[in-house]
Amino acid sequence: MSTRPIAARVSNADRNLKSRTAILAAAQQIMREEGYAAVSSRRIAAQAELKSQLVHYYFKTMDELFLALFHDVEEQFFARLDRAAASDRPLSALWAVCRDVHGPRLTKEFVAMATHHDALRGEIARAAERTRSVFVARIAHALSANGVSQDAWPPLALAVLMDGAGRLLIADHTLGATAGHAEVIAFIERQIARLEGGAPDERR
Amino acid sequence: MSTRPIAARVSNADRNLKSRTAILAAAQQIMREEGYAAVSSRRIAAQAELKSQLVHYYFKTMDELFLALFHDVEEQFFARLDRAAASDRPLSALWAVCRDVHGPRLTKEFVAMATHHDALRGEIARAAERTRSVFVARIAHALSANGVSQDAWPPLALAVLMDGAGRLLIADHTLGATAGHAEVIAFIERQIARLEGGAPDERR
DNA sequence: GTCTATAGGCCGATAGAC
DNA sequence: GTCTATCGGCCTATAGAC
Repeated sequence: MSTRPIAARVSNADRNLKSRTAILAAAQQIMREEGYAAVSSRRIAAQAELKSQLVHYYFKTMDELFLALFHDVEEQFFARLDRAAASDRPLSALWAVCRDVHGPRLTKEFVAMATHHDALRGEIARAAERTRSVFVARIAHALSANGVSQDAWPPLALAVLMDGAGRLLIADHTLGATAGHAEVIAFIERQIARLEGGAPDERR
Repeated sequence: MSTRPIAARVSNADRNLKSRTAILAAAQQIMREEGYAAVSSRRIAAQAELKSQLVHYYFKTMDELFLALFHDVEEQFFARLDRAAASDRPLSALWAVCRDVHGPRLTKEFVAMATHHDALRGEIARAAERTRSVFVARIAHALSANGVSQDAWPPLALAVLMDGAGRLLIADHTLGATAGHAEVIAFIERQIARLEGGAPDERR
């Protein structure tokens, strides 16, 4: 028998994390497949095979649940982003993150929610700025390593172009419109290769 | 008194277009301010100061209403886009359309809906492709007028970069994050000026 | 074309037993 | 921590009077 004080063992670790995790996983799946409007305590319960009241036990309000879900997703995303930024070819790796179809589908829902959901808006803005700064740092580094003028090619602008293009391609893909994608991807990857592939030639 | 056959005057023009218009206008405003999930027949009725049942008179189902609203918005958008494409400096004008804060807020909601709303998805995909083709045509024209290689700078890729950047800037703006925007905008407008404004001195 | 009335459903959230 | 029971609210949609 443990000699630790009961309070320490019980505080909030007494919670059945399996249920909490199942609730968040179910919420994420519903949001991904049917949009944020479809996420309700009852739908979550059905998905996770538990009672809807349990959702309210773990999350006092639905707003609280959405915030918790966002933090969950955010954490995974930044772990991935930081891994990409630390790779041998950070621009290629970051571009791969941009192009991944799974992340942004949720992001899109959260951004749509943010318009009219104050608490979420602040969190998302913070995450967006942090993401941007990771891109800017790696792009700036790649540019200076290749002797490219940052006045002519501001890293911030390139970061926005890269991220924006990625999101747009994914939005198209979701809609079922993939015409011309290969051409666009080839163009962007050609620019990245110039910076990372080792050929330090001037652009344009 | 008109001599036209009654049927022609009555067919479906007998409808009180004022109510129909008011319903769509109210729906648009709610969608803009509170997201698609907030658009209900009752909320529309309250906003437009009429009875919720009237909404069902004009639109048999809510899906039908959303489709009608999309077509409405789409029509206005393309009128504007075509006007921009026909202007003296089409790239500048198209970029202004990209940067406009009002259009995309609705677009974002529709795109979010599209994920799980089949009928809407097809319509939005069609509109997205049409938009893209307008951009590509003007960019290709500007490039060839300036003797820029379309192999090195594929119009399709530039269209995606331009549109994507515009949407991302607006998304940021909605979130309240505008840091660095001026720099990004300056960069993009510098590229456009090279193609349209001519060199520093040349002003066509 | 607009109204009243109403059916039938899913929602968030709470109270209280165990 | 999980359950049963339940309240009050907003939703889509229809029927039928005028």
